[in-house]
Amino acid sequence: MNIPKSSAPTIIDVAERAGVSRATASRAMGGYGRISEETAAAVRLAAEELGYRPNEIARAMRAGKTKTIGLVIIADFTNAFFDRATKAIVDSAKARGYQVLITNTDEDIAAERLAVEVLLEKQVDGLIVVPSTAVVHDHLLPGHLGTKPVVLIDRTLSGINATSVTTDDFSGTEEAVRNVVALGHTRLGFLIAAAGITGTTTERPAVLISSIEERINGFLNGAADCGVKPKQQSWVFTEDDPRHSEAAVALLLDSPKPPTVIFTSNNDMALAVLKVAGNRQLVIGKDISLVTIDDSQWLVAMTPGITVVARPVEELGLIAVEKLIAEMMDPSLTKEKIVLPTELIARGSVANLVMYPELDAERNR
Amino acid sequence: MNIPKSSAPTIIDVAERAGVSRATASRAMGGYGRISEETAAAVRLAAEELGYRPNEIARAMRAGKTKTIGLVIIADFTNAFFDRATKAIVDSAKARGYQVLITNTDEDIAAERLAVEVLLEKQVDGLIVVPSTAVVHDHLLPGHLGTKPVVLIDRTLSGINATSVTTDDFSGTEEAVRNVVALGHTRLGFLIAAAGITGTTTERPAVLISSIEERINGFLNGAADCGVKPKQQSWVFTEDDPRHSEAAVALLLDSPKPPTVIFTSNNDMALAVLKVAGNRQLVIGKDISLVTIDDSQWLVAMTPGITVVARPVEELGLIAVEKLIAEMMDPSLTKEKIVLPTELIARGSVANLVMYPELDAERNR
DNA sequence: GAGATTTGCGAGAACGTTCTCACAAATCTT
DNA sequence: AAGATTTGTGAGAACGTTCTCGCAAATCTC
Repeated sequence: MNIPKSSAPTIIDVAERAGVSRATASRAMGGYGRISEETAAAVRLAAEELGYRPNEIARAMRAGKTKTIGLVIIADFTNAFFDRATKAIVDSAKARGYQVLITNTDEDIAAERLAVEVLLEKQVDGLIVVPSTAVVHDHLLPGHLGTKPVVLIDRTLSGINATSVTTDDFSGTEEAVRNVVALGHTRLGFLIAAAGITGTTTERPAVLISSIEERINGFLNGAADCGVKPKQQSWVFTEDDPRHSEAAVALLLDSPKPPTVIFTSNNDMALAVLKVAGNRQLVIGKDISLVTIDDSQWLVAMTPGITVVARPVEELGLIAVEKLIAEMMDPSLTKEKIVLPTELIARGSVANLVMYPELDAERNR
Repeated sequence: MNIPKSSAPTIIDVAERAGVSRATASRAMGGYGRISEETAAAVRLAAEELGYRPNEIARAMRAGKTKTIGLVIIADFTNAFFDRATKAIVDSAKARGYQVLITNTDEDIAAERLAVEVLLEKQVDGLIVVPSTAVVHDHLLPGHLGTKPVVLIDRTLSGINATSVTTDDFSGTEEAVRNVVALGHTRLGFLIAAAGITGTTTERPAVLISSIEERINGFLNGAADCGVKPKQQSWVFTEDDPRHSEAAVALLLDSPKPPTVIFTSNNDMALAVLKVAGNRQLVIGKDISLVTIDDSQWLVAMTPGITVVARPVEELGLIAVEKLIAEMMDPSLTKEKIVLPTELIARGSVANLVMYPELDAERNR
């Protein structure tokens, strides 16, 4: 009887060693049903001695639940959203007894499709998705997902009745515009990374993911409110890639009436501004001002610190997990569109042209 | 017969619809065994019509393999390693047909223990671990892991016969020291984040994780080689936390003979140097020089760019996945200690004191 | 054209759980 | 002390696969 088993001990091995049936051993380990404390102790001892580890796959099979959440996310270039969101989701899920299966789509819809499929085959109990596309695709629709709930984060999709957790980028951007105008800026640039674009263009693409749409609308609304004319605005849309985004920055800076402040739609773009400014010996917060979105430690450590529309990414991840689990428990729950507030954190990257009007070289001509 | 099934269709439903047995349906879907092309087509059609999706949990149960890798990682503050490694591992695993279950330990050994346990219960086929501890713990030993292989990344552990993939931080740091000394620096500071320390101290802790150990030894070796006396070196060990690390930077800068260059053991520390320097109006690359480890887009976008010992994190993740899968296939494979080369990327954050000796205020007194 | 081989398919077991049910023994009723 | 209840236990099914057999029909051999 002391032939060492080659494979991991099962509940049957535990039962045999404790001299009870499979059912009793299971009851002892699971702590349910009627069982005497005496036998329960004996079973626990046997399990301990054997180094028994319950097989969650078998459990999942029986229960029809895996206690696993699938995460479909975009690992972007600077990872400003990816890393914080991933960590928040993993930690929140763990706190609720769930594990996270993670897949990266690199903003590719085919990869996203496949990822959803694989995750579903792996029987995840629910999905958290950063949709990489602006228009609805069937792979996220109930018909395809069966009974598995999905929570969208960072971006919404119209035409789908799913819970989403996003941030109020409209108000965030609007507030940033107001703030900048109050500091005396009159010529505003906006550098936008958009999927599906090749190279660089000043034409607004037909479809944009919802969060970018919000930022643009917030910008427009804020500008209109503050009396900034379209002529005083310069727009560039670019592929999210260092070469093109740096070219886009050059485009903004080399225009006849260059903006005094550049808004960037993500931190890849902010990076491009920083690089080009550095190359041209332009000092941030003096020669050129910068406002970006999504805070990070780097943005505060720079000199000057970069003014930013901060989004509560950790909270967003936490809420996504909570809502998803709630929907797993009760599929009849009404789907919500949750929008979290952003916060403008003013640092030194926006020049005060009211106090130092001489910084606006253009206006002084 | 057209009562819509409430739960997802199984292979049995497919078999019924195609009018064949379970076994035949399975053969058709799996593409193995003897089966006529005719029936195979009929089964595929039935599966298609039903929207059949194979249940990987059931498959895993039967096969004893889940095609899943468990990742136990540390989501650090700046995430300089976490995000790149995670992405690389997830992508590499996907390319090989594996999914990744991810857990975060926050550098806590108890959390790591639990994470390993949970992952093992979920029947992952193997583990990739960033060990959060410097001394071996039994939870990573074969006795505890059973037949499941583990690959250590970023850090090694002595006393354990496991494959590890790390970087040559010894040579990397040594090279950085040489480079800095060649630029005329004679007083070198080293700011080190170490787990288990409370607050700030100049005493070297008894145990340090291997990568930090390497960096320290590389520094010492380089310094000795270049004739930099211990008196010309200042060391601070600190808790990895903004408050303490900033205090540690102050400690370095306020010493009677402050270093002209600070080496930092990770990017949280580099951040601390940047912040304190900014607050004190000290210009990086002029008033104080900085060399850190692990490249990131931020480090190149800053002005000046930060000189860095770059580690091939993506390659490290890829190799870890490859080696792990190889060991899953063949458990008798000999365990390797793989050490990848680092690369010194010189940017503008180290002042050239040979060309501009006046920048060393101290020496000029 | 009778035996040997190949081909195609189905029955049933197995993976490791948990849970329902049945049933004997122990304890409680009055 | 006889019936009613409670308590503890085990047998067996089920979850959805895959795979090993066995067997009949079809095809090949000479």
